[in-house]
Amino acid sequence: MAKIKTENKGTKKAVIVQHAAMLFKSKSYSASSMRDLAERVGVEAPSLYNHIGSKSELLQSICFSVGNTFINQIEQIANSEHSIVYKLETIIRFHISMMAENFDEIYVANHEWKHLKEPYLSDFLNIRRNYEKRLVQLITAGVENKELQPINPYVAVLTILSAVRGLEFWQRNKRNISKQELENDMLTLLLRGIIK
Amino acid sequence: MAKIKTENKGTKKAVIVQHAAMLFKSKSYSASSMRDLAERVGVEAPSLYNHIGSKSELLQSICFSVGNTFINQIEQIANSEHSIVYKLETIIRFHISMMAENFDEIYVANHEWKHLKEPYLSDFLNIRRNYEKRLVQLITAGVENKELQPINPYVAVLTILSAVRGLEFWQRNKRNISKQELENDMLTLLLRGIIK
DNA sequence: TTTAAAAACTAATTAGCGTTAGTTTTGCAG
DNA sequence: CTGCAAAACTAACGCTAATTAGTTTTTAAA
Repeated sequence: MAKIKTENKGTKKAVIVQHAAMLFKSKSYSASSMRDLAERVGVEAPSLYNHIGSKSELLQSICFSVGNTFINQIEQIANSEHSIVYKLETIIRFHISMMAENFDEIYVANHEWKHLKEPYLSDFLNIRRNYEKRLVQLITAGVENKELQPINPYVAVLTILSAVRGLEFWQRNKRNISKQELENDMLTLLLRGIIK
Repeated sequence: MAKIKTENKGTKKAVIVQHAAMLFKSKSYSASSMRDLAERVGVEAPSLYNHIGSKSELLQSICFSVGNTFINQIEQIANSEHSIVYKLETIIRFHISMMAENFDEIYVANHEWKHLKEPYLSDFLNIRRNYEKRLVQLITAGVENKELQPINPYVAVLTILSAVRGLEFWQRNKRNISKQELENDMLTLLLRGIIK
């Protein structure tokens, strides 16, 4: 069968990981077989092992790539000099952009991390907790300086993160709503509420 | 091994379904084996088949039980005579209560419906679409009569449904936040926004 | 054109899966 | 107590999984 086609500068492992993300998204990690993946890549299953170590290594690559991207972004914005509301808005916009441009990997990181093996499972959960903690700090600061309403910061974080995760649904209806409209409406809803 | 213990009035199938919901939640449907389930129920795997038809029938029971519960509730509230805001508030409170009291089944219905087989998969998706449609109608009516801000109703529905789904996280931190506080904060956030 | 590494292939191993068949045990109605 | 249906058991079947071993083909530099 044909060789694995690599894009410019991309390693063959990267090609496999990208296909794995699509596959795991559509069938879930456990229900996806290496034979499924091989077929998508255009190769026999054992050939994959010339480029990767194991099935679970694929999941690790996906989850940590996503996790690190978000951690880097929030560190950068948290250390900047802006109002809390502006920072929140920037973070929400970043989530929306990532959802639009790296949907498969984000979906898998959000839904399939459970199947990571130790110690990767614990590492991943630490990254998540860390991210949530930074968001809580941000909102706590906003409540204290009266930029934000006096609500429980943990509830606010949970609600915002869940709302942006819900953009999964949007992916299926991309044609109906533009990214611009979506960003504006979601920011209105989360920041200013639905009641006039 | 011992017989399956049934609570008052519960069938043995119901006991198995409840254990299946807990198992599927913690390990996902595909990664759960009938031997895992049997162990939790306290019986050998083949004995389960005296009470159920198949593994996928368990998933069907869980998904449709949850789906029908929500459809019934929204029909009831939609046909009542209240303001749109009151109806929305009632629906959100219902989601929070369900999340508190039937967490395992809701989690499985939300995350594992993909593994339903046809025609159940299509039936389930129809129920979901129907529910979303009714919510969109409600919000559209609210925008028209000026109770709500002029945002895209589909985005609002998507955001609200995602936010209540995010209560999964709350389940792990029940001790930190009371249901009462959670309800109030989440309603504030979704209906009135985070900005003071 | 030779050669050696990279990367494909086929074949096979080991393990676990859902489920069925056939048999034994349990518990209640008579 | 007896008998019969319900529900448990053990054993096994047919599949499919991830992965390994061993071999051949491809690629590209010398």
